[in-house]
Amino acid sequence: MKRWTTGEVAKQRNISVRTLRYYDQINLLNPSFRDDNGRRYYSEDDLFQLEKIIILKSLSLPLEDIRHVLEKLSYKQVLISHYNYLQEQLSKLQTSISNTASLINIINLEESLSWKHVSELVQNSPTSSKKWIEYFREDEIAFIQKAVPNLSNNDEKTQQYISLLQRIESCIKNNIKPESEEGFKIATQLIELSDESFQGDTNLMDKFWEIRKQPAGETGLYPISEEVLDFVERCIDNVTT
Amino acid sequence: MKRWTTGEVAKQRNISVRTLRYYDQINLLNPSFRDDNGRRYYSEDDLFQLEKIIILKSLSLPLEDIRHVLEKLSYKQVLISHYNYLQEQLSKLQTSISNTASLINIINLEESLSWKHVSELVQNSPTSSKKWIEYFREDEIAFIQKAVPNLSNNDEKTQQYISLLQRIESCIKNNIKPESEEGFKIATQLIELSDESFQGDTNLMDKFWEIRKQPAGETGLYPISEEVLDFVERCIDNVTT
DNA sequence: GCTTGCAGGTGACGTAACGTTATCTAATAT
DNA sequence: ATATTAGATAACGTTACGTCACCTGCAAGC
Repeated sequence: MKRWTTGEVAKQRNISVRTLRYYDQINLLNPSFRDDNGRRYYSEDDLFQLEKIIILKSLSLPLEDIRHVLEKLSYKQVLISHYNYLQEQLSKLQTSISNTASLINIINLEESLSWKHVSELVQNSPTSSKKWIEYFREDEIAFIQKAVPNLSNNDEKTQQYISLLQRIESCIKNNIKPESEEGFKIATQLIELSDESFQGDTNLMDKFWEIRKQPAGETGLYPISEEVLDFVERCIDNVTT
Repeated sequence: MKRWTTGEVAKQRNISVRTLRYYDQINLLNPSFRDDNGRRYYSEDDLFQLEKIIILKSLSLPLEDIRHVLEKLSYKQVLISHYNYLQEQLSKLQTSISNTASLINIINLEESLSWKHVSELVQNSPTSSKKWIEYFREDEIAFIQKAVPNLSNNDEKTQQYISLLQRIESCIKNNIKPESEEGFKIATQLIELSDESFQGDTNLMDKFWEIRKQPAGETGLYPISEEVLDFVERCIDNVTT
């Protein structure tokens, strides 16, 4: 009967020698043989057991629960409650991801963290209750949530909106007019993006932009300054007329 | 200037007193005042700092990184690499969830863990390479992956398929024929389910069932025994003719 | 005056699953 | 004879607190 040392098993199953020794220590997997020098030797059965452990680890199951499953101690219950636990983790993680994306996008827009804006936008905070929702019908809300970028996303469109906002801010800072060359470019790109987002539904688009112009406190949306909104309006007017 | 004790802050911000003491200990948030007895008193500024910490915690950001962000030490880089880290966690978690669902469904089908089936189905294992994919066109694959239940899901349809399989096994065990009352019920439910899954595309449905009949080793799908497949065919024949 | 209770405090240990030293030993290769 | 390799043990470090055990100061009730 063939036997394998720790190093061999580790290489073969792509885990560390330390891990094998640890599993021995907590009696999750004791090698069948030990020689006089204390060296561990794993049998074929041991390897099979290890494979089960590795499969169960791929469920992110804690070692203690793995032991229960292997010993067939109410393993169905263990797995079901583990499944529920994982679902909880998933929703936490999704919140973390969207909050992180929001923060990164805000930083891109502000160059330094404005905690007022952050706490308004991060879900966690009590002030963020997505008030803009009140202005739309249910089907419109579903559409906007899917199609229109939002700071908690990290997709291409969101990044394009952010870059346009940055360019506008830069124009304002450097006193470049909305009627200039750059203003023209910004307007055309903005129109294109907006068209893509709303997929041609100009009614909805107009409605959204109207609401966008209201004070941020009323809508719960990321605050865009008067100046920027003004710039947008003027450069778009300039292109469409 | 109002000051708050640990207990008051803890209640107000819904964290534990221990947490506040810990943040003091690691110098993440030191209260501005300490009285002669060592009691901590938090100022308004301290509370604001705490709010920032709580927001950053909602990103699942480690405390050490929170410190960096608060001290403005390359916070943008920190957040971006954290975002990438979270995305990795997300994909791991999703694997764990689908593997866990597979295991639970297999247990429901087998009453005791058959490690052969498990290791065939859990992604991690090298044998599972989704060979059934080879039999279909790309659009068909996309459709099947969305609409047709798969052991790594936990939706209603999957559960219904599993319960039907269990009923069939029970019929076979108890020598109940496919032409019986129960066989008739099973067949009608199976047809209904199948119709829902394939949304009326009977061509694709037939193709899928043909492939389902092949040995599991060829397809990489969960193995359904000859007996069960035979039962299915006979009871459906009985209903449709 | 004494007890009781409460709200605060300081250690110190426990957690999960190993990674990472540091140090030792036995066997093999040069 | 010596250098390298592969094995072993022991012990600390990691994260963000929870959970004791034990101590203090202060107010209320007896």
